[in-house]
Amino acid sequence: MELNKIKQRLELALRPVEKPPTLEEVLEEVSTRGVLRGPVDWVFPAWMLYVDYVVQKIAESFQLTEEEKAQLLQFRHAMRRLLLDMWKQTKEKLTALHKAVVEGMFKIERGRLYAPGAWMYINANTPHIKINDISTSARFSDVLKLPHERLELFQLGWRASDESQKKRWPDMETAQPWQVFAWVATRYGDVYIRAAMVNLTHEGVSASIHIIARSWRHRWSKAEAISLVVDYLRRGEWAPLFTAWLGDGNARWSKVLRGKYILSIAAKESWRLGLVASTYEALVATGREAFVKLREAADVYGELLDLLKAHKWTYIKLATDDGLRVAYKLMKEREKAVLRLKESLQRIRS
DNA sequence: CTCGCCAAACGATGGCCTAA
DNA sequence: TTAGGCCATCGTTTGGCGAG
Repeated sequence: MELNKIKQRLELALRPVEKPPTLEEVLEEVSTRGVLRGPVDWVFPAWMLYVDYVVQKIAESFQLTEEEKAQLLQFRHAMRRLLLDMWKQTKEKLTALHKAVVEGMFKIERGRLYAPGAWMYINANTPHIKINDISTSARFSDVLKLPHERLELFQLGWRASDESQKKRWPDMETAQPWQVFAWVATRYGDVYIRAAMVNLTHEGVSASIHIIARSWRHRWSKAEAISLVVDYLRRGEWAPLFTAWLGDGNARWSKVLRGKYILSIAAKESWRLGLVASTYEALVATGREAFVKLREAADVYGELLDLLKAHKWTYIKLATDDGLRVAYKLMKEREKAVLRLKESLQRIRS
Protein backbone atom coordinates (compact mmCIF):
# COMPACT_ATOMS: atom_id res chain seq x y z
CA MET A 1 0.00 0.00 0.00
CA GLU A 2 1.28 3.45 -0.86
CA LEU A 3 2.54 5.70 1.88
CA ASN A 4 -0.10 8.37 1.48
CA LYS A 5 -2.88 5.91 1.98
CA ILE A 6 -1.18 4.44 5.03
CA LYS A 7 -0.88 7.91 6.48
CA GLN A 8 -4.57 8.49 5.79
CA ARG A 9 -5.54 5.28 7.55
CA LEU A 10 -3.40 6.09 10.54
CA GLU A 11 -5.11 9.44 10.79
CA LEU A 12 -8.47 7.80 10.45
CA ALA A 13 -7.55 5.40 13.24
CA LEU A 14 -6.24 8.09 15.55
CA ARG A 15 -8.83 10.76 14.91
CA PRO A 16 -10.40 12.16 18.03
CA VAL A 17 -13.80 10.89 19.05
CA GLU A 18 -16.40 13.57 19.70
CA LYS A 19 -18.48 11.38 21.95
CA PRO A 20 -18.02 7.94 23.42
CA PRO A 21 -19.93 5.06 21.84
CA THR A 22 -23.48 4.47 22.99
CA LEU A 23 -24.92 1.02 23.49
CA GLU A 24 -27.44 1.69 20.70
CA GLU A 25 -24.67 2.46 18.21
CA VAL A 26 -22.69 -0.58 19.22
CA LEU A 27 -25.64 -2.94 18.96
CA GLU A 28 -26.58 -1.41 15.61
CA GLU A 29 -23.10 -2.21 14.26
CA VAL A 30 -23.11 -5.71 15.68
CA SER A 31 -26.54 -6.49 14.30
CA THR A 32 -25.80 -5.24 10.80
CA ARG A 33 -22.08 -5.81 10.19
CA GLY A 34 -20.97 -7.94 13.07
CA VAL A 35 -17.61 -6.15 13.26
CA LEU A 36 -16.85 -3.01 15.25
CA ARG A 37 -14.89 -0.52 13.19
CA GLY A 38 -13.89 3.07 13.86
CA PRO A 39 -11.26 5.21 15.57
CA VAL A 40 -9.16 3.43 18.18
CA ASP A 41 -10.74 5.50 20.93
CA TRP A 42 -14.17 4.40 19.79
CA VAL A 43 -13.63 0.74 19.00
CA PHE A 44 -12.20 -0.38 22.32
CA PRO A 45 -14.76 1.37 24.52
CA ALA A 46 -17.38 -0.05 22.14
CA TRP A 47 -16.07 -3.60 22.66
CA MET A 48 -16.09 -3.12 26.41
CA LEU A 49 -19.57 -1.71 26.33
CA TYR A 50 -20.67 -4.74 24.37
CA VAL A 51 -19.03 -7.19 26.76
CA ASP A 52 -20.64 -5.50 29.76
CA TYR A 53 -24.01 -5.51 28.07
CA VAL A 54 -23.85 -9.17 27.08
CA VAL A 55 -22.67 -10.41 30.46
CA GLN A 56 -25.42 -8.53 32.21
CA LYS A 57 -28.05 -9.76 29.78
CA ILE A 58 -26.92 -13.37 30.09
CA ALA A 59 -27.06 -13.11 33.87
CA GLU A 60 -30.62 -11.79 33.63
CA SER A 61 -31.93 -14.11 30.95
CA PHE A 62 -30.54 -17.52 31.84
CA GLN A 63 -31.02 -19.64 34.91
CA LEU A 64 -27.64 -19.53 36.58
CA THR A 65 -26.34 -20.47 39.97
CA GLU A 66 -24.60 -17.85 42.08
CA GLU A 67 -21.31 -19.49 41.29
CA GLU A 68 -21.97 -19.32 37.56
CA LYS A 69 -22.91 -15.67 37.84
CA ALA A 70 -19.69 -14.93 39.69
CA GLN A 71 -17.81 -16.78 36.98
CA LEU A 72 -19.42 -14.62 34.31
CA LEU A 73 -18.40 -11.48 36.14
CA GLN A 74 -14.86 -12.77 36.25
CA PHE A 75 -15.00 -13.43 32.54
CA ARG A 76 -16.17 -9.84 32.02
CA HIS A 77 -13.35 -8.59 34.18
CA ALA A 78 -10.76 -10.56 32.23
CA MET A 79 -12.11 -9.32 28.90
CA ARG A 80 -12.17 -5.74 30.15
CA ARG A 81 -8.56 -5.98 31.29
CA LEU A 82 -7.52 -7.50 27.97
CA LEU A 83 -9.32 -4.83 25.94
CA LEU A 84 -7.88 -2.00 28.03
CA ASP A 85 -4.35 -3.31 27.54
CA MET A 86 -5.01 -3.86 23.85
CA TRP A 87 -6.37 -0.33 23.53
CA LYS A 88 -3.26 1.09 25.17
CA GLN A 89 -0.84 -0.90 23.04
CA THR A 90 -2.72 -0.07 19.85
CA LYS A 91 -2.73 3.63 20.65
CA GLU A 92 0.97 3.64 21.43
CA LYS A 93 1.97 1.75 18.33
CA LEU A 94 -0.22 3.66 15.91
CA THR A 95 0.83 6.99 17.41
CA ALA A 96 4.49 6.08 17.03
CA LEU A 97 3.88 4.96 13.45
CA HIS A 98 1.99 8.10 12.55
CA LYS A 99 4.67 10.33 14.04
CA ALA A 100 7.33 8.48 12.11
CA VAL A 101 5.44 8.78 8.84
CA VAL A 102 4.87 12.51 9.32
CA GLU A 103 8.52 13.12 10.18
CA GLY A 104 9.87 10.76 7.56
CA MET A 105 11.64 8.78 10.25
CA PHE A 106 10.85 5.30 9.04
CA LYS A 107 12.04 2.59 6.74
CA ILE A 108 10.18 0.07 4.65
CA GLU A 109 11.58 -3.43 4.52
CA ARG A 110 10.11 -6.84 3.73
CA GLY A 111 6.60 -5.43 3.47
CA ARG A 112 6.77 -3.70 6.80
CA LEU A 113 6.99 -0.15 7.92
CA TYR A 114 9.43 0.27 10.78
CA ALA A 115 9.25 3.25 13.10
CA PRO A 116 11.01 3.95 16.39
CA GLY A 117 8.99 1.90 18.86
CA ALA A 118 6.66 0.09 16.48
CA TRP A 119 6.23 -1.54 13.11
CA MET A 120 3.31 -2.60 10.96
CA TYR A 121 2.51 -4.85 8.05
CA ILE A 122 1.82 -2.88 4.92
CA ASN A 123 2.03 -5.53 2.24
CA ALA A 124 -1.11 -7.39 3.09
CA ASN A 125 -4.37 -6.13 1.70
CA THR A 126 -5.23 -4.51 4.99
CA PRO A 127 -2.38 -2.90 6.90
CA HIS A 128 -2.28 -4.23 10.40
CA ILE A 129 -0.28 -4.41 13.58
CA LYS A 130 0.25 -7.39 15.82
CA ILE A 131 -0.58 -7.07 19.47
CA ASN A 132 2.00 -8.72 21.68
CA ASP A 133 1.99 -10.21 25.15
CA ILE A 134 -1.59 -9.54 26.07
CA SER A 135 -3.49 -12.59 27.21
CA THR A 136 -5.67 -13.82 29.99
CA SER A 137 -7.30 -16.94 31.31
CA ALA A 138 -10.88 -17.19 32.40
CA ARG A 139 -13.82 -19.52 32.78
CA PHE A 140 -17.03 -19.29 30.85
CA SER A 141 -20.18 -20.82 32.31
CA ASP A 142 -22.39 -23.33 30.60
CA VAL A 143 -25.23 -20.92 29.98
CA LEU A 144 -27.14 -22.94 27.39
CA LYS A 145 -27.34 -26.08 29.54
CA LEU A 146 -28.07 -28.22 26.53
CA PRO A 147 -28.00 -32.01 26.69
CA HIS A 148 -24.62 -33.12 25.50
CA GLU A 149 -25.83 -34.61 22.24
CA ARG A 150 -27.55 -31.34 21.27
CA LEU A 151 -24.55 -29.24 22.25
CA GLU A 152 -22.34 -31.46 20.15
CA LEU A 153 -24.40 -30.75 17.05
CA PHE A 154 -23.73 -27.04 17.49
CA GLN A 155 -20.05 -27.66 18.14
CA LEU A 156 -19.89 -29.69 14.96
CA GLY A 157 -21.22 -26.79 12.90
CA TRP A 158 -18.66 -24.40 14.32
CA ARG A 159 -15.94 -26.92 13.67
CA ALA A 160 -17.08 -27.24 10.05
CA SER A 161 -16.78 -23.49 9.60
CA ASP A 162 -14.86 -20.97 11.66
CA GLU A 163 -13.23 -23.11 14.29
CA SER A 164 -9.60 -23.65 13.57
CA GLN A 165 -7.64 -26.87 13.56
CA LYS A 166 -4.40 -25.29 14.55
CA LYS A 167 -4.04 -26.62 18.07
CA ARG A 168 -5.04 -29.60 20.10
CA TRP A 169 -7.90 -27.57 21.46
CA PRO A 170 -10.70 -25.91 19.62
CA ASP A 171 -9.92 -22.27 18.99
CA MET A 172 -11.09 -19.35 16.94
CA GLU A 173 -9.99 -15.87 16.05
CA THR A 174 -12.53 -13.21 15.30
CA ALA A 175 -13.09 -9.48 15.00
CA GLN A 176 -16.80 -9.93 15.64
CA PRO A 177 -17.68 -9.54 19.32
CA TRP A 178 -20.89 -11.56 19.07
CA GLN A 179 -18.91 -14.53 17.75
CA VAL A 180 -16.80 -14.59 20.89
CA PHE A 181 -19.88 -15.31 22.97
CA ALA A 182 -21.73 -17.43 20.46
CA TRP A 183 -18.76 -19.72 20.09
CA VAL A 184 -17.57 -19.85 23.67
CA ALA A 185 -21.10 -20.75 24.81
CA THR A 186 -20.61 -24.05 22.99
CA ARG A 187 -17.05 -24.44 24.30
CA TYR A 188 -17.56 -23.36 27.88
CA GLY A 189 -15.12 -24.03 30.67
CA ASP A 190 -11.50 -22.87 30.77
CA VAL A 191 -10.61 -20.43 28.06
CA TYR A 192 -7.37 -18.76 27.14
CA ILE A 193 -7.85 -15.42 25.41
CA ARG A 194 -5.21 -13.48 23.56
CA ALA A 195 -5.22 -10.09 21.88
CA ALA A 196 -4.29 -10.92 18.30
CA MET A 197 -4.15 -7.99 15.93
CA VAL A 198 -5.55 -4.66 14.88
CA ASN A 199 -6.46 -3.99 11.25
CA LEU A 200 -6.47 -0.54 9.70
CA THR A 201 -9.54 -0.79 7.54
CA HIS A 202 -10.91 2.03 5.43
CA GLU A 203 -13.45 2.74 8.16
CA GLY A 204 -11.02 2.81 11.04
CA VAL A 205 -9.55 -0.04 13.04
CA SER A 206 -10.98 -3.44 13.82
CA ALA A 207 -9.62 -5.58 16.63
CA SER A 208 -9.44 -9.34 16.61
CA ILE A 209 -8.93 -11.65 19.50
CA HIS A 210 -8.03 -15.30 19.69
CA ILE A 211 -9.72 -17.74 22.04
CA ILE A 212 -8.72 -21.27 22.92
CA ALA A 213 -11.18 -23.58 24.68
CA ARG A 214 -9.05 -25.57 27.05
CA SER A 215 -11.74 -27.80 28.42
CA TRP A 216 -12.34 -29.52 25.09
CA ARG A 217 -10.40 -31.56 22.62
CA HIS A 218 -10.77 -31.69 18.87
CA ARG A 219 -13.02 -34.52 17.80
CA TRP A 220 -13.26 -34.02 14.06
CA SER A 221 -10.99 -32.84 11.31
CA LYS A 222 -12.31 -30.05 9.12
CA ALA A 223 -13.26 -32.46 6.36
CA GLU A 224 -14.94 -34.90 8.75
CA ALA A 225 -16.94 -32.12 10.31
CA ILE A 226 -18.17 -30.89 6.95
CA SER A 227 -19.29 -34.27 5.76
CA LEU A 228 -20.99 -34.92 9.10
CA VAL A 229 -22.90 -31.67 8.78
CA VAL A 230 -24.11 -32.83 5.38
CA ASP A 231 -25.02 -36.28 6.73
CA TYR A 232 -27.10 -34.75 9.48
CA LEU A 233 -28.80 -32.44 7.04
CA ARG A 234 -29.74 -35.36 4.81
CA ARG A 235 -31.31 -37.03 7.81
CA GLY A 236 -33.28 -33.87 8.56
CA GLU A 237 -31.14 -32.55 11.41
CA TRP A 238 -30.46 -28.86 10.84
CA ALA A 239 -28.65 -27.94 14.07
CA PRO A 240 -25.10 -28.47 12.77
CA LEU A 241 -25.88 -26.50 9.64
CA PHE A 242 -27.17 -23.73 11.83
CA THR A 243 -23.82 -23.04 13.51
CA ALA A 244 -21.96 -23.79 10.28
CA TRP A 245 -23.99 -21.01 8.75
CA LEU A 246 -23.24 -18.67 11.67
CA GLY A 247 -19.60 -19.22 10.85
CA ASP A 248 -19.39 -19.28 7.11
CA GLY A 249 -22.89 -18.41 6.01
CA ASN A 250 -23.40 -15.72 3.50
CA ALA A 251 -25.46 -12.86 4.84
CA ARG A 252 -26.79 -11.16 1.76
CA TRP A 253 -29.13 -8.59 3.15
CA SER A 254 -30.25 -7.14 -0.12
CA LYS A 255 -31.47 -10.50 -1.36
CA VAL A 256 -33.57 -11.27 1.67
CA LEU A 257 -35.02 -7.81 1.65
CA ARG A 258 -36.18 -8.48 -1.89
CA GLY A 259 -37.74 -11.72 -0.82
CA LYS A 260 -35.10 -14.04 -2.19
CA TYR A 261 -34.29 -16.98 -0.01
CA ILE A 262 -30.93 -18.44 -0.67
CA LEU A 263 -29.15 -20.42 1.98
CA SER A 264 -25.55 -20.64 1.02
CA ILE A 265 -22.36 -21.18 2.93
CA ALA A 266 -18.76 -20.44 2.07
CA ALA A 267 -17.40 -22.52 -0.75
CA LYS A 268 -13.98 -23.52 0.43
CA GLU A 269 -15.31 -27.05 0.38
CA SER A 270 -18.36 -26.36 -1.70
CA TRP A 271 -18.14 -29.63 -3.58
CA ARG A 272 -18.71 -31.49 -0.34
CA LEU A 273 -22.09 -29.94 -0.03
CA GLY A 274 -23.26 -30.84 -3.48
CA LEU A 275 -24.96 -27.90 -5.10
CA VAL A 276 -22.62 -25.11 -6.07
CA ALA A 277 -24.12 -21.65 -6.36
CA SER A 278 -21.05 -19.84 -7.61
CA THR A 279 -17.30 -20.06 -7.36
CA TYR A 280 -17.47 -18.98 -3.77
CA GLU A 281 -20.75 -20.30 -2.55
CA ALA A 282 -22.30 -23.65 -1.94
CA LEU A 283 -26.01 -23.58 -2.23
CA VAL A 284 -27.38 -25.49 0.69
CA ALA A 285 -31.03 -24.86 0.17
CA THR A 286 -33.37 -22.29 -1.21
CA GLY A 287 -36.70 -21.00 -0.11
CA ARG A 288 -38.13 -19.47 3.01
CA GLU A 289 -38.68 -22.96 4.39
CA ALA A 290 -34.93 -23.52 4.75
CA PHE A 291 -34.59 -20.47 6.97
CA VAL A 292 -37.54 -21.57 9.04
CA LYS A 293 -35.74 -24.88 9.61
CA LEU A 294 -32.61 -23.07 10.70
CA ARG A 295 -34.54 -20.87 13.06
CA GLU A 296 -36.19 -23.88 14.63
CA ALA A 297 -32.89 -25.70 14.94
CA ALA A 298 -31.53 -22.83 17.03
CA ASP A 299 -33.68 -23.75 20.02
CA VAL A 300 -32.35 -22.19 23.24
CA TYR A 301 -29.27 -21.05 21.33
CA GLY A 302 -31.58 -18.58 19.60
CA GLU A 303 -32.22 -16.86 22.93
CA LEU A 304 -28.52 -16.24 23.33
CA LEU A 305 -28.16 -14.98 19.76
CA ASP A 306 -31.12 -12.68 20.31
CA LEU A 307 -29.43 -10.90 23.13
CA LEU A 308 -26.09 -10.92 21.33
CA LYS A 309 -27.75 -9.12 18.42
CA ALA A 310 -25.73 -11.31 16.09
CA HIS A 311 -26.06 -9.99 12.57
CA LYS A 312 -26.34 -13.41 11.00
CA TRP A 313 -29.10 -14.37 13.38
CA THR A 314 -30.91 -11.15 12.52
CA TYR A 315 -30.64 -12.24 8.92
CA ILE A 316 -32.29 -15.57 9.63
CA LYS A 317 -35.06 -13.86 11.50
CA LEU A 318 -35.53 -11.35 8.71
CA ALA A 319 -35.86 -14.16 6.25
CA THR A 320 -38.53 -15.91 8.29
CA ASP A 321 -40.54 -13.00 9.55
CA ASP A 322 -42.39 -10.78 7.11
CA GLY A 323 -43.27 -8.16 9.71
CA LEU A 324 -39.67 -7.87 10.78
CA ARG A 325 -38.53 -7.54 7.22
CA VAL A 326 -40.87 -4.65 6.55
CA ALA A 327 -39.75 -2.94 9.75
CA TYR A 328 -36.13 -3.38 8.80
CA LYS A 329 -36.68 -1.87 5.37
CA LEU A 330 -38.36 1.13 6.91
CA MET A 331 -35.56 1.56 9.38
CA LYS A 332 -32.97 1.48 6.61
CA GLU A 333 -34.87 4.04 4.60
CA ARG A 334 -35.07 6.30 7.61
CA GLU A 335 -31.34 5.93 8.06
CA LYS A 336 -30.73 6.88 4.46
CA ALA A 337 -32.92 9.94 4.84
CA VAL A 338 -30.97 11.00 7.94
CA LEU A 339 -27.72 10.44 6.10
CA ARG A 340 -28.87 12.61 3.20
CA LEU A 341 -29.91 15.30 5.63
CA LYS A 342 -26.50 15.23 7.31
CA GLU A 343 -24.76 15.47 3.96
CA SER A 344 -26.70 18.49 2.85
CA LEU A 345 -26.13 20.16 6.20
CA GLN A 346 -22.43 19.64 5.75
CA ARG A 347 -22.57 21.11 2.26
CA ILE A 348 -24.33 24.19 3.57
CA ARG A 349 -21.72 24.64 6.29
CA SER A 350 -18.72 24.35 3.99
C1' DC B 1 -35.27 -0.34 -10.13
C1' DT B 2 -33.14 -5.03 -10.35
C1' DC B 3 -29.74 -8.20 -11.40
C1' DG B 4 -25.29 -10.08 -11.85
C1' DC B 5 -20.49 -9.43 -11.97
C1' DC B 6 -16.05 -7.83 -10.32
C1' DA B 7 -12.28 -6.40 -7.60
C1' DA B 8 -10.83 -4.14 -3.50
C1' DA B 9 -11.04 -4.97 1.15
C1' DC B 10 -11.06 -7.91 4.80
C1' DG B 11 -9.64 -11.13 7.92
C1' DA B 12 -8.89 -16.17 8.75
C1' DT B 13 -5.80 -20.11 8.14
C1' DG B 14 -2.14 -22.48 9.42
C1' DG B 15 2.96 -23.01 9.24
C1' DC B 16 7.12 -21.82 11.69
C1' DC B 17 9.81 -20.48 15.78
C1' DT B 18 11.21 -20.55 20.54
C1' DA B 19 11.26 -20.85 25.43
C1' DA B 20 10.14 -23.56 29.18
C1' DT C 1 6.77 -31.83 24.04
C1' DT C 2 3.75 -28.10 24.30
C1' DA C 3 2.17 -23.50 25.02
C1' DG C 4 2.42 -19.25 23.24
C1' DG C 5 4.00 -15.93 19.85
C1' DC C 6 5.17 -14.53 15.07
C1' DC C 7 4.45 -14.35 10.24
C1' DA C 8 2.66 -14.36 5.44
C1' DT C 9 -0.57 -15.69 2.29
C1' DC C 10 -4.76 -16.55 0.15
C1' DG C 11 -9.78 -17.47 0.21
C1' DT C 12 -14.13 -14.92 1.08
C1' DT C 13 -17.11 -10.98 1.43
C1' DT C 14 -19.13 -6.78 0.11
C1' DG C 15 -20.11 -2.67 -2.07
C1' DG C 16 -20.22 -0.51 -6.28
C1' DC C 17 -21.12 -0.26 -11.03
C1' DG C 18 -22.86 -1.10 -15.59
C1' DA C 19 -26.31 -3.41 -18.28
C1' DG C 20 -30.92 -4.59 -19.03
